[in-house]
This record gives sequence, C-alpha cells and structure tokens, in this order.
Amino acid sequence: MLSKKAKYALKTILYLQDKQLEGPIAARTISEAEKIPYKFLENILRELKSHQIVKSLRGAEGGYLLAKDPAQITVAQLMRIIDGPIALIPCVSEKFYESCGECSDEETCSIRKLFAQLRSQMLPILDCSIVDLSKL
Amino acid sequence: MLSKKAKYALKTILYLQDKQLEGPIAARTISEAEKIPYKFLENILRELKSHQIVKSLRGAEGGYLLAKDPAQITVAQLMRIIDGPIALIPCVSEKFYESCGECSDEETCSIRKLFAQLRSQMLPILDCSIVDLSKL
DNA sequence: ATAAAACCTATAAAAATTATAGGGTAATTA
DNA sequence: TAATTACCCTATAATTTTTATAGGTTTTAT
Repeated sequence: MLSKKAKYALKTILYLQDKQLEGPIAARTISEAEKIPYKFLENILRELKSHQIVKSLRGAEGGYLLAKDPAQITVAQLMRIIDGPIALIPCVSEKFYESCGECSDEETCSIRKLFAQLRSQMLPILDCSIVDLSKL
Repeated sequence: MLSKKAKYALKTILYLQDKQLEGPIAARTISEAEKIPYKFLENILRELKSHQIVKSLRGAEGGYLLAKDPAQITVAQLMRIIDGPIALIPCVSEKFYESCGECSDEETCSIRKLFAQLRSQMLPILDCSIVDLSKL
C-alpha cells in the first residue's frame, strides 16, 4: 500500500502543477487546501526539494514551485522518494537493491522470478508523468 | 513491500508442496528448515488453515498438509490472506475496497485511475499458482 | 521593524509488524 | 492409561515504521 505520506506528496505536486501560473505557493496554503498537517507537509516538501522535484523561495511572498517541467515528473519518481522501492521484494529492486538474506540462492529462487516479472510490469505504468494523469 | 510474514507464508506453502508425499509436516520442522520463529509460524499456519489453504492433523505424528491441489493455490491468495489488498490504494481494491476518504470525487480522481490500471496489470501475474512458480 | 515564510533538528505519539509466553486440547504410541 | 507429541488459542511484549508535532533559525518583501 502507498503510505499516507506518498499520497500527500502526490497531491502536493498535483496542486502545484495546477497553480503553476500563480507564482510560489506557501506550504500553509497547500496544507489547508489539501488537508495535510502543516509540519508534516514541510518535511515532505523538503524531501521533494532535495530531489529537485520542487524549488522554493524564502521570505514573505515565498513558497514552492515545481522545479522542472511537470511532464518530466513521474509517479514512480515520487513513490521512490517517499516510500522507497517499487518492487515488492528488495532483491528485485533496481534502485534499492538489497539481498533478501533469507533465500540461499538468488538465481534459482522461484519467488524472485515472479516478483521480478511483477516489477517490470508495474514500472511502465508508474512511469506515467503527472500531466498525463489527468488524461487517463 | 511484502511483509516478512507473507514471505514466511510463501516459503511455508512451497515447503509443504515439496514434502507433500511425506505426510503431515510438523510446524517445528518447517520452522527449523525455513528459519521461521516457531510461535510466529504457528500464527501464520492458523491463518492459512482458517482460509483452507492448509489442513492439520493433531497429536503425535501430526502436522500440516496442503488443503487443496497446489495448482489451485496462488501467490495472490496468500498475499491477500497475510498482507491484505494487492492494490496500492484502498479505493481500487476489489476484495478490500475502502473509500480513501481524502479525495472528494472518486469518479474523477486522477490518481485513482492510474492505480486501478496498475492493479489490473498486477493481478494476472500474482494469480500464478505455486506449482507454476518453479516453471518461471 | 515587522510579518510571512522557508529551513532545520529533534522528539513524540500512534500504528503496524514481528515475536514470545503460557497454557489448553486432541491424537498417537508405548 | 499415561506420557508424549503436536496442534490450538489468547494475550502480550518488543521492535520498527509511520505519522505528526515542537520550537526554533534564517530569509525576504513590505
């Protein structure tokens, strides 16, 4: 399941995309519009900023903006930043690979093959850009 | 990510499938062979039994057996029993539907459409029977 | 100057996951 | 029939992860 945090992040990005022309949007504004706890949202925004998904302007009249063309921002990117791997077991994760430890032989592990297959089917769907979301 | 518990359950079922001809297998045996904490395994086996995945024989020489043709047992079934929904958000789950609460309009929610699509792509892969796992 | 807002670190609270404890009950075998 | 084996069940503890809050610092526009 997606974490609440990841949902918040998605909503935040969708909101910023929507209000792109209005200049920087304050975290407080997003918090109220999307009913996200303000301080929690700040943490999320900081993570998104550190991954160059959003940028920010400080001081009065400051706020957040998308850091790049929304067509370049995908759901998979956001999920990875907030929740980590897309894959359901770590030993088939591309970006967050870890040995399961438990299975003795990774090559012949039958569970592994299934989840590798699953991951590669999931990926193209999640690589959907946030602008294309509304066109589904 | 799959929970450790779900991995344990998968391993257990695979183990039982392998040892099918040897009659009932004691939880202790599975626990030692697969390095699953014994008491934790008992809990898992009880859940699997309540869902008619395994059956049990009590007393000395007792143990667990698959309750049905392994061709009829799928990875998706096991995941649902142990971890709940396959879907990544509850409002697109078939067996565990719940309103997200957060989005005002489920019909037009753009996130929802993506995850509905994702779920329907995941399902056929996870509906793989445990006997077919080794044939991948 | 003042107010608004991002920035940052730490901590707390809640929930979920993982694991253990301790006894009860049924069946087998000696 | 007594002892042993192993499933059955409920409760609780320990750990980890998730969610949320607290309290400040720094920056900037007015």
